Amino acid sequence: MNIQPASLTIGAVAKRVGVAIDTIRYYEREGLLPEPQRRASGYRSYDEGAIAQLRFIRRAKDLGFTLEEIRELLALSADRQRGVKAVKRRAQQRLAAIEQRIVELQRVRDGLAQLVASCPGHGKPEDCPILRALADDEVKA
Amino acid sequence: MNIQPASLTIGAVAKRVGVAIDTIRYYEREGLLPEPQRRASGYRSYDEGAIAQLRFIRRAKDLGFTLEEIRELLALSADRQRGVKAVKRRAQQRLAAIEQRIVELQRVRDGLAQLVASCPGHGKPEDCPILRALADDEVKA
DNA sequence: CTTGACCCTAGACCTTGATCAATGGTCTAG
DNA sequence: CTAGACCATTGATCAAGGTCTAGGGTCAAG
Repeated sequence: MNIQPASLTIGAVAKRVGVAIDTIRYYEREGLLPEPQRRASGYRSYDEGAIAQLRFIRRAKDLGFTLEEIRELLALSADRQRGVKAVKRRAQQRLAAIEQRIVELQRVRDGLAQLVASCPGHGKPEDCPILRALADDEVKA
Repeated sequence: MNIQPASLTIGAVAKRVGVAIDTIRYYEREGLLPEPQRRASGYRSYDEGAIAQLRFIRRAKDLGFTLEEIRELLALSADRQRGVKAVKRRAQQRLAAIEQRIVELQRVRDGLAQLVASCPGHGKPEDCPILRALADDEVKA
C-alpha cells in the first residue's frame, strides 16, 4: 500500500489523465477540483485522489454531463446520506435527456434521408427536393 | 398575384418567421441574408423573398447545418449548373454526421441506462454503481 | 405636436469549455 | 552555474450563434 501522498506535478497529472495542464487549472478555478497542496515554490502538488477525481470528471463529461452537473455530482457523491439517491436521480434525468435527443436526431435523420433519396443529384435547382424543402414557399421566378 | 415588393419592416419579418430582430441583422452581417433595400429613413425594407430565405436558413439550422454550411448551401442553390449535385453531396454528409452522432448517443445511453438500472438508489456512496463507474479506481478510504 | 412603438449603428457582452500569451520564478541534468 | 524544461499568475482569446446597450432618429395614432 502506498501511503505517501505521492506529490505529482500538474504536468504529470495532465499526462496520466490525458488532459491539458490548462484544463486542470481551469477545473480548479471552476470548483471541480479542490485546491491542491503547494510546494514551497508554489507548485501544485497532487496525489492519486486528484487523478481519480479528474478521471471522474472526464468520464462524466463523456456521458454528456455538463461541468455544472458534474460539480453537483461531485457534491452529491460526498453526501453519505442522500448522495446516492440524488445521484441516481441526476443520472436518470441525464438518461432521459439523451433519449430525447436521440429521438429528435432520428426525426431529423429520417427527414433528411428522405430528401436525399428523392434528389436525383442533377437538374435544375427548382427541381431539387432538398432545396425545395428548405425554401418551401420561396417565390417562384 | 401580389407583384409589389411588399416592403416589410425588420420587425414584421422577425415576427412572421419567429426570430429576433437582432438575429436578422446578424445573419445579414454574416452574409446569410442579402442587404435589403432601405427606405429614405434608413429602415430596412424586405420582400417575401427575404422571408423565404430566412425560413430556409432556419430550416437548415434545424437540420443541424452550421451557419457556415448554410452559407454554402445558399451559394450552391444559386448555381444552376452544379448546384444540385453539390447540395445533395452536402446533405449526404450531414446525414452521415447525424447518423454517427446517433450511434454515439446510443452508446452513451446504453452505458448510462445500465448504471441507472443497477443502482439501488440508496446506501453508501461506495456501493453506488454510478459513482463507482465514474470514480472507478478512486482511492478507497 | 406629442407619445410610444419602432428602427438605426457600433460595439460590448453572453455561454461553454477551454486554450493561449506574457512575464517571470523553479527545478534538474550536465 | 547554466540551459532547458516546467510551473506560476493574470488576463485575453477562441468558436458559435447570437443578445444587449447606448445614444439617437422615425413613424403612426390621437
